[in-house]
Amino acid sequence: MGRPPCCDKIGVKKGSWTPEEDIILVSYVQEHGPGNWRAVPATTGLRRCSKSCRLRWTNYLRPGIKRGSFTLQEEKMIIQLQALLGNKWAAIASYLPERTDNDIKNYWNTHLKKKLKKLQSASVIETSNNDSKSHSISRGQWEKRLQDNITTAKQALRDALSSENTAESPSSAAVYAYSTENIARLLKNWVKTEPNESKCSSNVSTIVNSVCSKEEESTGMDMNGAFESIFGLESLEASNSDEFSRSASPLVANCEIKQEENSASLSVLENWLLDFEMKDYLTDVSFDENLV
DNA sequence: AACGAACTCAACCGCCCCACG
DNA sequence: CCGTGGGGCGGTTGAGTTCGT
Repeated sequence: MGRPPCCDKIGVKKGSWTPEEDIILVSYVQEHGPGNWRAVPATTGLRRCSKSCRLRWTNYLRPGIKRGSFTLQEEKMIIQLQALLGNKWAAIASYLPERTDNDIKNYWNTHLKKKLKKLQSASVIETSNNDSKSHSISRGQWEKRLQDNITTAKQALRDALSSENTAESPSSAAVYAYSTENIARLLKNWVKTEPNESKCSSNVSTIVNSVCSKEEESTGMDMNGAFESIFGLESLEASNSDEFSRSASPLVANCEIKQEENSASLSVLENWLLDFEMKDYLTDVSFDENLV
């Protein structure tokens, strides 16, 4: 019964990948390109399942993967896309080209679910305080707007991707360079884990922490309160999204300093996501069975 | 310092989709 | 049209790490 396993389980190695295996895999992809994963173990001698090879490449070795903390802007995009698409992590990841579906899925499960639960409980309190004015637009109006926004976003994504393809289609050498960077990072960690090693997330963390602590100083909020304020819960009170964008923009701008150039071409889409009033999702759509 | 709890995230599992013969 | 196989995806696991007591 059922399908046979994708590869012969006997002799197939499992568990963490070693740098040597990574190098072999990257060399294979450099030579043959990604795809035909079934041929990888046979060709390279890697004692790994073809699926494992594909996963290792797409989630870790593939060029252009950004690691480290998610920015607030990325968090917002994930939350809004999750509300829009559900747990379609691959689809969500397509809007965040530097992040893998696995990363997004993990981040959602470990961070955002909890944060949204907090937001949810806060919004319930808020709603009970202002129950008569909680829904500013009707569902029909909201759906129409949603449809328009999806169309706009799709067009923006098409434009962004087509310009990337024409302007920046990387040569295989460039692809390999990206991958060797990944491996170099791996090797560095593998040979010796340096104390006080600077991590790529440190800048973002510093910014978030400083903003949160400033918020805390000025308002007397705790960290969660500060986060919720930055994150947009205040938009529950503020009547337009511009106010939210203003409150978040200095942080977002700082977080984006080191982002790669191609992210600029996605700005239209990102703006759409930022402009999309989260309030409506929070109250109308997102807090239901998806979050529990 | 030691220990257990909680958290993180890379990797695996199994189902589904789709191209192809 | 149907069966098969490869690739893709979402859910889950578990080893390693961090945190709290």
